[in-house]
Amino acid sequence: MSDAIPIGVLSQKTGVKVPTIRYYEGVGLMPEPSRTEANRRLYGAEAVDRLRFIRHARELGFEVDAIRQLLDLSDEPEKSCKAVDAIARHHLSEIRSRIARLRALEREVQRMLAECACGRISECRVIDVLSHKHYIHHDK
Amino acid sequence: MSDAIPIGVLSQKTGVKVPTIRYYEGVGLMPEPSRTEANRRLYGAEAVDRLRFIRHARELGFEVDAIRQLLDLSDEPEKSCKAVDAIARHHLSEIRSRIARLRALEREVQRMLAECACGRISECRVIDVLSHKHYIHHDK
DNA sequence: CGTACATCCTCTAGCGGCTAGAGGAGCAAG
DNA sequence: CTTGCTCCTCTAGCCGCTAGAGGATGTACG
Repeated sequence: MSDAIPIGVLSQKTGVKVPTIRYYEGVGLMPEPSRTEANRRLYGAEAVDRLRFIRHARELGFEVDAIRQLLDLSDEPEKSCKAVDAIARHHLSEIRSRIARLRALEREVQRMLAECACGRISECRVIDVLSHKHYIHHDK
Repeated sequence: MSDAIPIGVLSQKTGVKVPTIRYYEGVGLMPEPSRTEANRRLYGAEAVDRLRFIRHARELGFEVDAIRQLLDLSDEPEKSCKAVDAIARHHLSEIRSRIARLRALEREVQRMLAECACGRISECRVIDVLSHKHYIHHDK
């Protein structure tokens, strides 16, 4: 097994920056790798897979804590994947509520802008709305 | 002018928590107020207006830096409100790109979930996608 | 063999926008 | 006078990194 690679190569193979890899190690997403005599990290092929998994999950917006759980679950292939499903479903509903919130903001900012005739600041609807905010929508 | 109020009352009137008011002072959104002999902050009516303005803008998702600019602009009522408009428009496009990004995530997570037959983890599509991620959409 | 430059190491601090808590002073009511 | 509230300042923590200091090691070339 001469597949031992240093952190820089792992970084290139996975698209995860070197300090980020070390950060993941610090927060327990990546296990502590073996070291050379000169104290440099040496990774094997499993590290590449694991780190790619982490990157994909991060790209999909999963939090570090959720990823930890997903990684733990993926180490038990015989178990039911209900727990995995639950994590993903929870994440999906988080995404949806963030979208809903942003859409409410979008509507309000858009309305504010639409009403502004763009004359002087003293007549500006944007400033006016921010000053007085007659209508307030609170989602949830 | 016996309208001088302490920070707790200002907090109640505006719905902004006391530490947050002090934070806003620290980052220059709120000016340093006068003090009592015992070194306690004393606010006037302008502070209430200004803090409400800040709260409304924060509720609409404006960043502290943008709010600083909006506040500066609102102090010059004779000027054109084009700059105000530009800030709001920029913010709107930020909101929209965040929505777009989240919707892309929503679609991917949703698809992942839809494909999972929810059997064993070894066959789980969620874990599989995260491990291999065949399809990658990068929106800008 | 030296020397330049890349890569690695650890450690600390910063981003935004707060929030929480320590540890203390002051003030109003019973 | 003591209880309990508000207020003060200061520091540290949240998330998920990112940047930089300051140093050791590795590699390539003359």
